[in-house]
Amino acid sequence: MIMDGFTAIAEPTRRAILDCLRTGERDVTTLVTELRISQPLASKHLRVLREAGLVEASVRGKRRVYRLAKEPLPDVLAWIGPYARQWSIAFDRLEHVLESESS
Amino acid sequence: MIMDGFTAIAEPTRRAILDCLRTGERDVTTLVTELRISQPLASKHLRVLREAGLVEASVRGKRRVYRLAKEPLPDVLAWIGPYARQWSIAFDRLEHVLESESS
DNA sequence: TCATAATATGAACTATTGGTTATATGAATG
DNA sequence: CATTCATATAACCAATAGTTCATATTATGA
Repeated sequence: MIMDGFTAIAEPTRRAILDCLRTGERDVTTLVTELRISQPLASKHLRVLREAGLVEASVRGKRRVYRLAKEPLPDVLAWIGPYARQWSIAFDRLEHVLESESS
Repeated sequence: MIMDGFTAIAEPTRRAILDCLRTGERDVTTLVTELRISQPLASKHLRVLREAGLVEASVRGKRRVYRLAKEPLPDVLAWIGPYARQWSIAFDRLEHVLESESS
């Protein structure tokens, strides 16, 4: 299986899982009820996200608690940078401003 | 077919096409030779990118010249923003700096 | 207008993916 | 221990995606 970040976030349900986890960690059952998906489907998507390094899990009792990885999506962010005109503009402006400040 | 931005950039060859077009417009034949793919495959991927709004084409003689759309990937950029920690940090800093400057 | 160059499209094939149901695993609890 | 709860996995199916080869389309130039 083993998917890259791009393929991992191409699936709407997986994006929904990530968005959900962005507000805090969740166990599988919580995700299942919040996203209204079947439990096996959740487990499958979570496995993909885990293998792609986007989420991490820890075993807490019989629950498995998932959370976002600290630096998720490095490949996607690196690739998409040049296409984020607004963002690169913000970067450039920031650099300029900080430069002229320090002088 | 009609794919969204996420699915469009999930395919490595399509990302390669976009990266290629980032340095300037190209006709199909040029893309074919630069990326070493078959011509029908190029046309198919270009169609996907066109329908997803990532590239535009203009007919120039018997050539079809493709270029990046002006604001490509709005959906992806919007979704990924909150995950781009470094970038949001840059944004925040920029806001602060500009604020304290104007006062 | 005929031949050719550039691109798009269609048909067919294969691989992969997202989804289901059923079952296995493994911890907690009575 | 036996049961139940939480999660993962297996087997399978339908839909879709990527690829190739062959053919259609369209514009150009002789």
